[in-house]
Amino acid sequence: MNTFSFLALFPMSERSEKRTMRATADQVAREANVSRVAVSRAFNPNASLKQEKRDRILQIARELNYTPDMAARSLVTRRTHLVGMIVPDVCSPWESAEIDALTTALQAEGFATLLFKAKADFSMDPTLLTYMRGFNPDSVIAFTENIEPDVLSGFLDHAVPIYVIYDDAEQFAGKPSASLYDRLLVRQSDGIGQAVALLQGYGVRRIAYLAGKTQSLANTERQRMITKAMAERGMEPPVIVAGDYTYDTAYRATLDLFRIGEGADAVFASNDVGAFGAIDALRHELGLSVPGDVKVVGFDDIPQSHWKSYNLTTVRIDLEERVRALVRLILMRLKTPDAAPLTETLSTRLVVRGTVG
Amino acid sequence: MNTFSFLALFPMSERSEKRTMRATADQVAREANVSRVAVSRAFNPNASLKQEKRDRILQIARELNYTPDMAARSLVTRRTHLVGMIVPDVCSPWESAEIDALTTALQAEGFATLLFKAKADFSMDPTLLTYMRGFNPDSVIAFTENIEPDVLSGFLDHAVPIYVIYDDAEQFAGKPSASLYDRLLVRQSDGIGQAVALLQGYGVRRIAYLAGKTQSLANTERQRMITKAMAERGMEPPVIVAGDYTYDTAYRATLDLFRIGEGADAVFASNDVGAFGAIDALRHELGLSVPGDVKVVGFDDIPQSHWKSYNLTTVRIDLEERVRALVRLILMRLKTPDAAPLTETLSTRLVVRGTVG
DNA sequence: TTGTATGCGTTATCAC
DNA sequence: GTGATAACGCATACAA
Repeated sequence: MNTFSFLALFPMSERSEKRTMRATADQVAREANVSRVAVSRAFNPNASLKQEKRDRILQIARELNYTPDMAARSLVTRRTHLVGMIVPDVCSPWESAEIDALTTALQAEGFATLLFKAKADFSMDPTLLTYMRGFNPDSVIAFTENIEPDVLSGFLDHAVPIYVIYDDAEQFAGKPSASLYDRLLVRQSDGIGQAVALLQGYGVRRIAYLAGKTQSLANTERQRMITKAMAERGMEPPVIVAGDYTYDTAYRATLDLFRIGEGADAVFASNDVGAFGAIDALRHELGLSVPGDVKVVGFDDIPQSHWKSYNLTTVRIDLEERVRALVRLILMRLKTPDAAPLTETLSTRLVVRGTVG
Repeated sequence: MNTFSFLALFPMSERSEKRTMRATADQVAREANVSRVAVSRAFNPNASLKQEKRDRILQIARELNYTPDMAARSLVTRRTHLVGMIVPDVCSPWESAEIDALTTALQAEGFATLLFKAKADFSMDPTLLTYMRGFNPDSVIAFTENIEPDVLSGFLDHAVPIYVIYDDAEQFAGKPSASLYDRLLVRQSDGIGQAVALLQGYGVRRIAYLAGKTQSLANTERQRMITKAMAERGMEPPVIVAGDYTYDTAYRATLDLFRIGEGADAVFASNDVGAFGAIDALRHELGLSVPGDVKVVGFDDIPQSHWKSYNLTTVRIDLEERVRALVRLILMRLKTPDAAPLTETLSTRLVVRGTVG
């Protein structure tokens, strides 16, 4: 798409006369014949200030192109209005969509997103954390799963984790002070149960689970829930195929499964992108029909899943709902740090399209 | 994919004893028996400080979990080490890849990405700019095309734009003070010329250009270059089909082109995602073969383009190269604001896959 | 090489 | 409701 047209810089060079362009509160105060404090109050809705005076100050501020300096403000308020996001792979469809939604929601609440790129292998670079710490984000969202909250908490002062847990809250009771923290419970089993039922309804007996990254908690729980759902329906445990959430790995793994391994009646992928890889391997290299010969189910329901070439039947996680819940938790904890731990719950459901039938 | 596992917050509540956890330069100084300034110097490689002393300070800083406060630092240095990015749609494959690469490259240079979401209709919200201004980013990258650099420059003090221009540098000579600014010249015509030649070689006579957003400069230039390349080869001008870079619009537009309009021998899409929409419409709804009945060419070469369902022949813009050039320009201008304007050039080339043949 | 004094732009505290 | 003053945490100029 190649959309962006230009970049703008702030050289702050000597030639540019700082003080004429960038107005300060003092200048606004002088111009409006009020104290510097009055200007500060004018920009703080809660502060008491005569309405007429506030209006005049705001008007003059606009004329002088004045904006309060967040850095200076944060120095004294101890609030940066920055939310750090640590992401290993911004390009991934699900993650980029989540970044998008989170940024939109947080921006509406007055927070800006501070984006950091983590190593591709999901290892948490201590340097990165130190670097980020310098910016003092009010909150941090980590898109990685192989780091224990306690590790991050140790690096970031006063960090209070929000656990994202899956399906079975009790399972996580053993975690250190688990119940002390806020939690987002994702009921993956809801959609997974529907998917397994649908597959069985179409005569599927052997399901292969195309796994995601092994460190991923979401992945191991998906696998567990699929196995459970199948057992409840009297089916044999799924064949587990190693994967890492990427298209290319899914493609090759599917090839191996059907050429070297014993194949399957259906492939349940740990995410949609993996499902795409499986579908393409089945159709374009193995010469099999989807859903005729093999059924495929994905997980996430990213926008690409409705593209006609795939038209994927998948377990949907409602992104908007998920982000709303997360932002609710963040803001709650930010505003009332001492409130009792809260648990938000998120359901999933099967979206039936064309890869099962 | 649903990867992230938890969030960490900084409540900064009263109960948390700020001063014990968050070490300050003074505390490190006291602990190391040096002055506060020495600590500052220890963290600034250029400052002169006895090596042994620096090591000791750094060691103690590590023990105390001390990191310099960027906000306080920026207050005096006038440098925030923040690069603002204004993006209308983070989920778009090309843009998310570009954000990823830019963030990685800038992070290596000590800059953090400050992400802002613009309105979907690409209109530049003045509130957003004011909001962003408060954070004083050292540089701003805008992923929108319908805003004149001068507008943004007016909002942000001392903003010096970097124009991204296309194919024909002279064409932009008329812009206000165009030659005063740094520029990235993208030679779209290179890859476009190759694509048109290939299409003609396979007997294509009528090409439809599936346009992108009309405000997009890249789009209008692509259209112009395709028309030019076709004229040079004695071909009739392309049929112009309206689009907006999205899959759904491309899908419907292709349907209209072949059902209501007169069809075409080939569809040249303004981006890869649009090409996917065209391919799916042709194959799955119009019952046509690609490349048998209709050839399709895209633009960008996003990762999805090699997915077997599409296997798209496309004009590649080297993302890494593009980002390197941009970062080079940014850093150059940041370090030496008064240097002479620079122009970086970027070529494009055709990647031949399976949708032409 | 090192330390002292000053200032960056803002808000919180306390008077009035 | 309003204004003076003191922080916030750091880097810079200058003096030693």
